[in-house]
Amino acid sequence: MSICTQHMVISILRKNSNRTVSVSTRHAKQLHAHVVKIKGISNEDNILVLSLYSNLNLLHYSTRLFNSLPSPPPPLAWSSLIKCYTSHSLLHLSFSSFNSMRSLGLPPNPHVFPSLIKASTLLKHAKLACSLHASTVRLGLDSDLYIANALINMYAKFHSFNVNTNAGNVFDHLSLTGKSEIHSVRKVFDMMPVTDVVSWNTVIAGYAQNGMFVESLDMVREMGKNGILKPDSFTLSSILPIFAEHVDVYRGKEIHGYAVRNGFDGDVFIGSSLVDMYAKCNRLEDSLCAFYLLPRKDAISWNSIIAGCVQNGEFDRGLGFFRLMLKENVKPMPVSFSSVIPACAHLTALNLGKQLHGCIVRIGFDDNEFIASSLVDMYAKCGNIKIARYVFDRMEKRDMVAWTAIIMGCAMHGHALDAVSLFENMLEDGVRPCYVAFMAVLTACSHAGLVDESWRYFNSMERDFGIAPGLEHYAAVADLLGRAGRLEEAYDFISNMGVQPTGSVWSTLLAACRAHKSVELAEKVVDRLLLIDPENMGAYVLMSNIYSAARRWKDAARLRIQMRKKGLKKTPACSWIEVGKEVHTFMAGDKSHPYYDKINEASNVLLEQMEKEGYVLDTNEVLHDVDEEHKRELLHNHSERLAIAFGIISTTAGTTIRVIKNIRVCTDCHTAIKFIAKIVGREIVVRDNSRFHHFKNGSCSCGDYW
DNA sequence: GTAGGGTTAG
Repeated sequence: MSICTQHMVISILRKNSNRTVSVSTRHAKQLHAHVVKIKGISNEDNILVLSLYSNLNLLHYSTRLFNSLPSPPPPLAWSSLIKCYTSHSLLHLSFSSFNSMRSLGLPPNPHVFPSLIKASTLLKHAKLACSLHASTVRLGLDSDLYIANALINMYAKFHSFNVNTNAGNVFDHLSLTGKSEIHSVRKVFDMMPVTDVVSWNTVIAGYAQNGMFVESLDMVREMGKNGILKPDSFTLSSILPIFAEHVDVYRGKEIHGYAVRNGFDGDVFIGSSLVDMYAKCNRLEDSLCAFYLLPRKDAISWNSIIAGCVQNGEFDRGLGFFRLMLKENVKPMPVSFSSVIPACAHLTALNLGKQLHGCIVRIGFDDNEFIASSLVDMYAKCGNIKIARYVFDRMEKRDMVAWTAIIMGCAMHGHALDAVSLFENMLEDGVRPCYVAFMAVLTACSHAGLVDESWRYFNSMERDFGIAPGLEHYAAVADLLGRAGRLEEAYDFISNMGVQPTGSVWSTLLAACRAHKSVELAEKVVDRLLLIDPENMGAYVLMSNIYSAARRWKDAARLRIQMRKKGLKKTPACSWIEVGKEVHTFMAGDKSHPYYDKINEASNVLLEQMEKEGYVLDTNEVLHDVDEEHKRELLHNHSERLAIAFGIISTTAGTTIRVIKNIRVCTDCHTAIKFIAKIVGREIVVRDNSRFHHFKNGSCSCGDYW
C-alpha cells in the first residue's frame, strides 16, 4: 500500500470516526494488519498507524504500538500518544510522557502543544497553562493555527471557571484589572495571521458561555460577513442557549430554520439545544417535537427534555422521561438527577425522592453540589428538614444555591433563628447572597415575626450587596408588618414600594386585616387590590370572610353574589396524605373515601378525648351564617382533619403523619391538631400553602405564629 | 494536533 493510499484511507476513517467508531476501529486494525502483511513492520508505517489509532482515540492499541517502537520514538509518535492520553483524561500521563520525551533530548514539536494546553485546561492548572503559552511564544509557535485555537479555548475556559492566570499570563503587562482571561481570548485571536472556523467558534462559544451575548452574536455576524467562513453546527449550538436564556423564541426559531436549511437539524448537539431553547421559552410542545424528531438521542438530549418538563411544571411527565431514559439503557448523568429531583420536591413525593437519593449514593454522585442542593430542597419541601440539614451539613463545598436551599428550608419549617444564623454563616464563608437568598432570609423573618432583623436585611440588600429589592422582598416585609399587627405601616409600605404591587402583596395584607379584625382597613385594601386584579377571587373570599367574622352577613353575601356574577369560583380546600404507595385526597366534608365510616368513627372518638383535655371549638373560623351545631360539623370535617384521622387509623402507632393542604390551616384546626398529636402520641406534619407545621406533644413548631 | 450541547435554590 502506498503512502498516498494510506493517507486516503486515514482521511476516510477520520471522516467516519464520529459516526461509526466500531466500523472505523475495525478498518484501522485491518489497515494495520494489511501494512504488516504487505511490507513487514516498518517504522514509518507504524507511526502512521499510531496516528490513526490515536485519532480514533484507541488508547489501548496506541500505547501497545507506541511501546513496540524502537527507542527513541520520533516526535510524531509522542504527539499521537499524548493526544490519546489527553482525550482519555489521563492528563498526568500526558505531562509525564512530555517529560520523558524531553529527557530523551527530543525538542518540543508544534504537534504536542495543543494536547498539552488542553490537558492543562482540563486540570484547571493556570500556572502550567501559562508556562506552556510562554514556551510557544519563545519557540515562535503561538500563532500556529492549532496552538492558538487551543490557547483561545484555554483562556475562555479559565474565565468561566474563574481561574486566575494573572500570575503567569504572558499578557500580564496588558492586564489592568484582576480578570483578563476573556481579553486574552480576543488578544490571541487578533494576533492570528490565519483563522479558521474553529478559531471563530471557540471565541463565539467563549463569549456565549461567559454571558457576553452581544459580543458573541456580533462575532457570528462578522463571521458571516467575511464570506469564506459560514456558521456551522458548532456555531449554532453555542448561540442557541443565548436565545433560551433571553426567552427569545423568534430568534431561536430563525436559528432552527437556518439549521434545517443547512442540514444541521439532525445534529444531536443542535437538537438538544433546540429542546432546551423551546422549553425555556415555555414552548413545551415544540420542545417535545424537537426531542421526538432527533434521529439519535444521547444522555444530554434526555436531560434536556427531563429538565424542560420539570421547568414547565410537568412533573409527572419529567419523571416519566427519566424512567424511559433508564428503560432505554441510557446511563443517567449527575444532571439527570438534579433535573428530576425538583419534580419530587414539587409533588411532595418523599418516598420517590428517597429512592432516587439511594440511586445517587449507589452510583457515587452524592458529592455533586447540584444534586446535593436539589436534595436539600426536596427533603425540606417534603417535610423532612432533619434529613435536609443532614445532607447540607455533609456537603463539602457549599455554593450560594445550597445555602439558599437550606435557609429557605428552615424558613418554611419555622426555624427562623437557624435560618438567620445560617445566613450569617454564609456571609462569614464569603459566599455572596443573591436575590433569592434574601428572599429566603426575609421569609424566615416574616414567619417568625422578626421585624428588626427583617428591616436590617432589607436595608442591607441594596446598600451592601447592590441588589435592588424585588416584589418578593417587599412582599415578605409587608407580610411581616401585617402579621405583626402593624397594619397601617404595612399599608403605607406597600403604597410606596419601589415596584408596582401585585394583587398577592395586597392579599397578604388583607389576610392580616382578617387576623387582626380590621374591617375598615380591609375595605381600603380590597379596593386597591381589585383595581389591579379585578378577577382575584381570593380577595372576594377573604373580604367576605372578614365581613362574616364581623357578623356583617349582608355585606358578606353581597360579595359572594358579585363573585358568582363574575363567574369566579373559590378553589376548594383539599388535603392529601401518602399511605403506602398511594396518595389519598380529601375535600372538606368529603364522604367519598371508602373508609369514610371508620374515619368518622375515629374522628368522633378523638373529639371526645380532646374535649376532655380541654379543647374548645373556635367557631369564629366558621364563616357561614349557620347555627352552632352545623358549625361544629363543618369544622370537624375540614379536609386536613379527615386526612389526619385516616392517617391515624391506617398507619402503625408512632409513625409520623404527613399531610399537605392546598390552603392555609384554620385556627381551629391548628388548635385541634395540637390536641390530636398529644393524644395519639405522634408527630403530625402539615404543610399548607406557605409553610410547615410540626405538631408534637401538644404544641406546634410555629409557636402559633403563622 | 484544534473547537461545540445539558443542570441546581424561589
